[in-house]
Amino acid sequence: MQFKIMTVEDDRAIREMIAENLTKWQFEAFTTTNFSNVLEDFLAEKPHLVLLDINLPIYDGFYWCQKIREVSKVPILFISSRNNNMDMVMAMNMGGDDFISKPFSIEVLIAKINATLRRSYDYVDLQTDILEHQGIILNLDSGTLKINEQIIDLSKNEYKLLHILMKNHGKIVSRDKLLRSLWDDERFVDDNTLTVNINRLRKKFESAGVGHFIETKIGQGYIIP
Amino acid sequence: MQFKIMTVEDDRAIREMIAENLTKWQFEAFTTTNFSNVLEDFLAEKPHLVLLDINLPIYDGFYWCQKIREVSKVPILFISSRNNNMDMVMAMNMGGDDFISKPFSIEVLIAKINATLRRSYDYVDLQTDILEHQGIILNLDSGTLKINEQIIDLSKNEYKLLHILMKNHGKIVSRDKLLRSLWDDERFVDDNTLTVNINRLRKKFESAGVGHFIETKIGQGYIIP
DNA sequence: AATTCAGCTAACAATTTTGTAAGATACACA
DNA sequence: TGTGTATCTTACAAAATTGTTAGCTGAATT
Repeated sequence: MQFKIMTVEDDRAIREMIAENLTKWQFEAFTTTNFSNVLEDFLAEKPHLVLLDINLPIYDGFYWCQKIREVSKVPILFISSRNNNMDMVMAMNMGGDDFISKPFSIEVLIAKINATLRRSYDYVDLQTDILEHQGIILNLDSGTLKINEQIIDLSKNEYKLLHILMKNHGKIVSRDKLLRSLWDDERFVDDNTLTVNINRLRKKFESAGVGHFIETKIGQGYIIP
Repeated sequence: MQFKIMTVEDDRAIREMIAENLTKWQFEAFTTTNFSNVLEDFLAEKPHLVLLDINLPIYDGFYWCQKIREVSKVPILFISSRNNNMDMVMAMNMGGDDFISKPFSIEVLIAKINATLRRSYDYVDLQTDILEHQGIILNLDSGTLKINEQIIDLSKNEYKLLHILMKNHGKIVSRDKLLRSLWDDERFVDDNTLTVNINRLRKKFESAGVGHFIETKIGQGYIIP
């Protein structure tokens, strides 16, 4: 099931960041900047969930929450600029379903959205799980890789390696950790087997036109910067 | 990273339910029922996160939160029996990191725990992603299956099939949907190929001593009830 | 600059995975 | 109950994955 999410947020940078990430996570995202009549856009688009900033020009988020509640039980997730406890209580009393304070990480936002959707709709066909970094999308459902619209099939070893490295992007992952993650302690594999598997993974990236995704840190391990 | 979580909750059923689920989600769980000295157990175990019920015998959750705060900055997630806004504000003022009201879904609890851990510890090595149903655990990271402590390796097709069926447990998934999920439209595969792959998956369950996990609904598809 | 060692690459064989064919069952409906 | 169709099972060959070996490359250290 494809959920449609409406974002009401006046800070353009945040608005665009949210929309971009929602799309990335396979939601249908749309934003409104018609702050004098949010309800109009809501009724026109009928989203499955509303992300509502509290600080808005003209009327505030609480006002629009009330307006929406008059016509719909759609789940509403409030976004607050400051970590204000009164806001949080207010938001909940208003009929808000959850509350997130800026600054927030996209992972937390997505987790909250998924949790709220799961609670509000009886849906079992969960969102596609993905891991994204620099335009490279790892699909956890199918174990495939998407690089500028090309779908690349990964073997199980390749998938496991990339999964670990992408989860830890920005940090060096030691060869030892990778070895222990892919092969049980009991099972003895040659140290070079890891190198070969990294090599195979890199070749797939190269064949898709991506040069240096996985970097070697000699003596330390590998990193996706 | 393996996080240790301490649960302080007087309702035995809830306490055990939480502990069981924490373990399932790869946390190290321990509970205390020493309500006259929660701090003692806290100091002995040094957990990474505390789940603290507000209504407790002898002293309440707020008291223990203060006691813990005197010695530690460990993240504390409050559990409230009633959806009481004052409790929520109080909890936050006390130095609580998050707040969840009963009844809560395990998914939400886990999401909140993960979000809090992510905020509190600079860890990028996220929790293992799993899908669980009736004691059968599908590890999304490694593409393996865990059936009463046995680890069973799945091939890529077997993993994809099981993943879809487990995501949709309780619902019938049509053969057509499975076919389209596993094989691109362009790629023509025999209709029986799906049957064979289901058969192979079932054999792995049987070899682990599980009889009827995937049921056939003739003319409709397959279902994990 | 020479040396050393960590990591890279290519080639090979063993193993596993995969799709298909062919015949066997079992269910649904007349 | 009989018939047709959907699903199951087994066996087989093709294809992909995997671990190892052996030799190569390139960075770090002296």
